[in-house]
Amino acid sequence: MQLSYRLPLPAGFSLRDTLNCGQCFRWKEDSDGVFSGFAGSRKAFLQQTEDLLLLSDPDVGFWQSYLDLDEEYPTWNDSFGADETLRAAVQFCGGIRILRQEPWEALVSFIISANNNIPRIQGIIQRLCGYFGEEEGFPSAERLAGESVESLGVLRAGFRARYILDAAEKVASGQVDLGEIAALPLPEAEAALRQINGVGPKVAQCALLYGFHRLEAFPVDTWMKKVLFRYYPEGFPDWVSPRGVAQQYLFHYIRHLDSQKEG
DNA sequence: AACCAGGTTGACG
DNA sequence: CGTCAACATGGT
Repeated sequence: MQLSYRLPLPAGFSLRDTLNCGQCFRWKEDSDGVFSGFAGSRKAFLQQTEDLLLLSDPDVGFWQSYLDLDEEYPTWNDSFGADETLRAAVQFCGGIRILRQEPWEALVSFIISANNNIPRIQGIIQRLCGYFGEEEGFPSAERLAGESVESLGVLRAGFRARYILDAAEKVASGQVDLGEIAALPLPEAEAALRQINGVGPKVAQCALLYGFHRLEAFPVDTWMKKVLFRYYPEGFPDWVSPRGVAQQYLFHYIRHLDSQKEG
């Protein structure tokens, strides 16, 4: 593995927080701070040194987009500062960027996330790619649509196996058209995704935020419920935008606070 | 041994 | 409309 290529990074960006904040499940960090993993079916090694990204893949343009380096996070982060809790979250992890993951991969990943924990989600996805993907890439809907609940048993995904299969069948058949969903207003996009068994409001919002880069999508999971109950009893402020980015900061922040045992 | 994990479903009031 | 157990699996 050689990190022969480089990409200049905007101030404040954090590769570690971006890849470890729970929005993706296929990156692993070794003891030297080198991340190895996949974006879709593209494998790479990444490492951040100050304001530079070192990478093993010559297609730096792809990674510039994947890591969302061209968006206006510094401006957004400043605006978030008007809220006390968000200001603390930005201070803690304002270097996170919302990855431009593939819609299908994000959809399946968050179907798997339901009532599950992150280490096990990672394991199931690893097996999914290892058993059914080409070169360990993420398997297509068409590929998975040819499987059965029984043959998906190797994933040890539990009750989610039939959800994965249902998603594969509906996407492969075109009943759920991911390309079409990308252009729909948020509520209609959510409704379209929820035709799939195992896709409720939270999973749909995750797919839209992480897979379709819809930065106004706002997934509310157990952690975000905690945040909303504790810091926003009057409701989450309407002026916050993009809400999905704020959500990601708050999610990572509250998990950190919880791991500190106090707060 | 219970309880929990980036929820969703179907049943029941 | 709201509540609630069940759902597979693996880790405390």
